Amino acid sequence: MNQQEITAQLREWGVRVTPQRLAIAEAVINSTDHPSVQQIFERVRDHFPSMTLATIYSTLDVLERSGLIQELPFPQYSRYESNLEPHVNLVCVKCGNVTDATVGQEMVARLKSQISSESSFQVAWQRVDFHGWCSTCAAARERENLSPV
Amino acid sequence: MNQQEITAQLREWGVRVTPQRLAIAEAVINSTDHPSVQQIFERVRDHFPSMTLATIYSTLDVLERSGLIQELPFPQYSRYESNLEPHVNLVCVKCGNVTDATVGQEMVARLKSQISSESSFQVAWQRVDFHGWCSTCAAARERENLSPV
DNA sequence: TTTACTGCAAAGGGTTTGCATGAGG
DNA sequence: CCTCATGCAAACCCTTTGCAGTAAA
Repeated sequence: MNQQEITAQLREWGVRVTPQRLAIAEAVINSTDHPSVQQIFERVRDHFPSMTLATIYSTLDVLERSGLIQELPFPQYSRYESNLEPHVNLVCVKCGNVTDATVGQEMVARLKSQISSESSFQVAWQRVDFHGWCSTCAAARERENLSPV
Repeated sequence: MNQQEITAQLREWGVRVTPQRLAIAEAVINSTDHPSVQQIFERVRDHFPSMTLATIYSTLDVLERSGLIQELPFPQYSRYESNLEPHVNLVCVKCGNVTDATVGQEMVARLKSQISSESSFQVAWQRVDFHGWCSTCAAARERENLSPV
């Protein structure tokens, strides 16, 4: 998603398009690592040294209500998601990294259809997280088990 | 799950079994509404008037590490889940109620199998939330749309 | 008896709010 | 030009921590 599309989406919701908002939106939308508020802050600070966290929070709120991103609450702080299509997030319990799974999209979409058709709940959006060990941390754990200290 | 099973599970993890812990565990496990810390506090306070939130937080931490419950972070505060089997949570964006869906368990289980077999991620547990309007709030919204103020 | 838990109070830290200045439309 | 957004600081509130007394095993 480029600046023009983001601008159009924001205008549609009647909110002003500022350079700060565009920078924050791009930082989230053009990322795949589900960044936290702090991470977004650090990535935008280069271009806007005077920006504060209050602007980040305010803008993320606008972006969510404009349908561009979704907040993903985690125990310590929230992360932000730009992939609103049905998919699976893989959350590593060791390193904390969050990635989109490359498989499972179709089944999540079918699950969404099932909930919509077989229950009286009107689905708007979904969050599917699988928690466990990413390949890197799983390999490290394997080594520790083979050669304990 | 009754007190004896909870006691056995806690002993297995080498933690002491106190009346407070049993009461908190039962308040979460024998509930279906995914209670918050405050709600658990209110439900246990009748039997333990001197209990403080610190004990609730400490005990929920123990229960989670003992594999009895799971924390579900939400934007304002966490809720707690006792159904660790693959299933779908329905989160109402209007009233905030969280319920377990009566359908979709099998598909979540199949999704879990797919992730385990077709990716290098080692799944430990999952959280599947569908956000939208529960039947009550959907009906209310329908009425508002038909007869706007 | 030993060790860990409870209860109380204070601190911590991510998030929100109020307000004056400044910029978008 | 009017309204809304930004930036700064302070407040908020959920959660965590430290410690003395107390109960589990």
